[in-house]
Order: sequence, then C-alpha cells, then structure tokens
Amino acid sequence: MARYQRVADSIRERIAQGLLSVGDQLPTEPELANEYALSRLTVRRALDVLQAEGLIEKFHGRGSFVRRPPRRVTYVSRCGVQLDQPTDGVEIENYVKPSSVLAEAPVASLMQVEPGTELAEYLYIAMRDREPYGLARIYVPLELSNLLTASTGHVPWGAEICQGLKAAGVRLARISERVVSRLPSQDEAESLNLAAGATVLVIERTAVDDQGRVAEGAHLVMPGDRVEVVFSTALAEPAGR
Amino acid sequence: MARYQRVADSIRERIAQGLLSVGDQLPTEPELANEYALSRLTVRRALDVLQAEGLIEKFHGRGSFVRRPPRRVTYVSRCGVQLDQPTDGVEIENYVKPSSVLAEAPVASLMQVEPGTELAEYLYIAMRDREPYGLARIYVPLELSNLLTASTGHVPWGAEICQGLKAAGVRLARISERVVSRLPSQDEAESLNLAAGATVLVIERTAVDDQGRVAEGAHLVMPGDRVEVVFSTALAEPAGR
DNA sequence: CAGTGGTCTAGACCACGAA
DNA sequence: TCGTGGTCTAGACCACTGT
Repeated sequence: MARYQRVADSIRERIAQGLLSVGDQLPTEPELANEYALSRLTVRRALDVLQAEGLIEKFHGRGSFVRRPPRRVTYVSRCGVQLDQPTDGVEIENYVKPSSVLAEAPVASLMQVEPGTELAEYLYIAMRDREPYGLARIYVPLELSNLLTASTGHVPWGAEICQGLKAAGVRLARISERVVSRLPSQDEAESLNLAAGATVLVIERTAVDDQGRVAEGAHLVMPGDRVEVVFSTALAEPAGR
Repeated sequence: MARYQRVADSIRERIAQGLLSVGDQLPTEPELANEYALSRLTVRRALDVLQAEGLIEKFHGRGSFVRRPPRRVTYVSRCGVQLDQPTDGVEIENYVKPSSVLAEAPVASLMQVEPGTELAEYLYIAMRDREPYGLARIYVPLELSNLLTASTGHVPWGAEICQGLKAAGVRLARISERVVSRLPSQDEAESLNLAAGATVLVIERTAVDDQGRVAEGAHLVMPGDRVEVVFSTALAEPAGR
C-alpha cells in the first residue's frame, strides 16, 4: 500500500480515537511531513484523501481542520421543497429571493413552455450550521404565482406552495422527479462551499396538474455527501380491492 | 489560473475539436510534459482533472485514453430492477447469481427481519459496453423465493420478480426508495472499474405487501456519473374525483 | 509581517501491461 | 523486456489569512 494511504489511515485513526476532535486544527503540512519522515507532497496527498472523504477541511492560509461528520439531510418527495432532518435540533434557515425571469432553454424544457416565456422564479438558499447546503430554484407560471402571493400574502415556502396552488384551484395529478449526481459548476462549488472533487446531487422536479400543464418546476442542487433522497410510492391497487 | 488547469483546458479543447477522438490514446505523460514545457507532475494533475470529469481514462501500464462520453442509464422506480436506456441500441447483459444468505445487520434492517434470518439473495452484475455499470443485490424472504422459482422455472430477473410475487399471491402496497451518493468501497470501486475519486449512487428499495411485510428488498450500486434516477408519482386524488 | 496551504520542478524508482 | 502510469523526494516560490 502506498505511503500516503498509510498516513491517511493513521490520521483517520487519530480522529476515530478522539486524539483529534471536531474543529481541531491538524498539524501543519511541514509538521506532518517531519513527523512521518515523508515529503510534504506525500502528506498532502494523504490530506487530499481525507478531504475527499469529508473527514477534514483545508483552508488556504489557515490550516486543515477536522470536519463535523456530515449529517445527511433528508429530501422527501413531496410538493414544494422539503428538506429536514427532524431530530438533531440544528436550525435550518432559508433565504428566499423571488423574481420573474424569461425561461432559458433548460428551464423552458423543464416547464414545458416556449423559450422566452415569463415565469416566476423563487431562489432559495438553505443554510445550516452557518453553511449553505442547498440551492433551490422553483418556477411557477406567472398567472399561478400571482394567485399564490395574493392568497398567502407573503413569499411562500415549501409546503405552502403546494397548499397555495391547491387553494388557487390547481389539482396536481403527477409529480416527476429526476435525480442526477454530477460535478458542480464553478458557481455551485462556490455557493455551496464545496471541496475540490466533491459532487452535487441535482433533483429536477415537475408537478403536473390535471390539465397536463406544469404547475411547478424545481431545480435543486445539494452537496452529494450531505443529502439522502427518499421516495415512497403507494401502489395503484390498494390492499382492499 | 494554475498551469495544470490550462493544460486541462488545452486537452479538453483538443478533444472537443476532434483532434483526439473516443478511444484514442493520449500522448504519454513525458511527451505532454515536454510539449507543454512543464514537469511531469503538472501534466499528471491536468490528466487527473480530466479523469475526474470522466473525459479520459488512465490505465496503469497502458496509457491514457479518451473516454466514451458517459451515456446515462435511466433507473425507473418500479418493482424489480429496471435499468434501461431504450434508444441507443447498446446491449445490456445481466449475470445473476442466486444464493441464500443469513441477514447481516444492514440487510436485516432493510428487510425488517431479525439479524441471522435466512434470505434468498440474487446478485446481479449488469454489463454494458463490456464494462460493469451496476451491482444489484435483491433479497426476498425464503418462503417467497421458493414460490418464485417454482412459478417461473428459472432465476427471475427484473419485472419477473414483480410478476412472480403477484402470481404467488403477494399484493404489494408500497415501494420506498432511498437514494444516496457516496464514495465506493474498495470492492465496489474494483467491481465497477471506477476511477479514484468517483462516487457511486446507491439505491435502497423495499417493497412492502398489504400485510406490512417486506416482500422484496434491493441494494443497488451504480457509477454516479452514468446513472439518472427517475421517479414518477401519481397523486392520491386522481383528476376524476 | 509570519504562517499556512497551493503550485511547480527535476529527477528517481516502482508496478503494471503487452509483446 | 520495454514503455506506461503510480509514487516519492527535496527544495523552491506563490497566494491567502490573520496579526
């Protein structure tokens, strides 16, 4: 086994044993190189491995630190964004920025409208532990968004969108979701504060009403190592038949 | 911008322009180092970037090659494994290995049985383009698996499991699926022929019958950059009501 | 300013694959 | 056996952070 792997194992062990705790700064790279009698490049590769695993976090100019073990946030398939992990008591804050946009090609395809159609866009940034962990763009046809704001009196969030649509007389017939894992764009990497090599989980969701029109579309980007997605489907033929 | 990034851009450009085509071998690392007047380590880092992007593939002892752009395979939520991308004409082969196992803790939790319970396990390896792209472990309670083999006469695959269960009188009430992205275990990396730093998409699925018992459980592991997962839910209240 | 991680070099040896 | 990528070194300079 390569030496950098052994160093990674050794530091992993130190963390597991509690010799290094969450938030602690690791020895500097020259110190580690000296300690293991290896070149600095070799211990750097070990740290890269640990960073890819999400065990540590490196900051240019500051040092390397033991990371809080990533608690997975659960995304549950439902109308409106739903991100929660109920039992850990950590607050999740959301920042919402509503606006209206002209649909570019990808959004137009998602919403099944002509490119250039005007849509209401809700941009959400979800924070947790003072770190961003999710970007959500939710699109609603303009005529529906007016009904939404009128009925709720403020910018809706999550399940409120669902209820608002219902109150506005929209009957949702089907929700389709597409889940993909990929490398983040540069923007996404910065917004979500992602390490090099990290992936994001992308969920594209459309809610179709009983007229076959797309009533809501969502584009969610989340850090791949901090989310789990749960789908639960009741089958068409219930037990009673 | 760092020099290795510029080299990566340059090679990316060569591929985009068709100077390098799918399957072509790249110049060797010493050649590239010479060509760009950089050290070998620097061009190696450029190649690492391209490999992480899935653009090239490196083979120890053979060379680096332009990779076929990863066609995403679509996993559609359904009973039984369903992996297909209909319109590309590339054959998907499956190798099945049935056996019976004693449930370890994670499997026992998936199937909601006591640890140590005997279960039928079907291990599938899905191949495509002569490369493995999916590992599936499907678990069925032993009494159901006997019914299955009896009714189909051979080892069932995919939708056959669903039909077989139905024929055996099992009424499925709900399917739950959990999707997670993570780094592969060493075994998984080898079986799926994954590059360093690649992630896998894991789907854990359980099908529950109308008695609340788990009739089928599945643990699917797929290369994160070659799958997309699609869920479609008809809502509880159809349009007609 | 001092201390940290990020990039880069020139050279060496090793491990693997194919002929 | 030979050519390939994988690992490693000792040293250098740069870029960022906090004081």
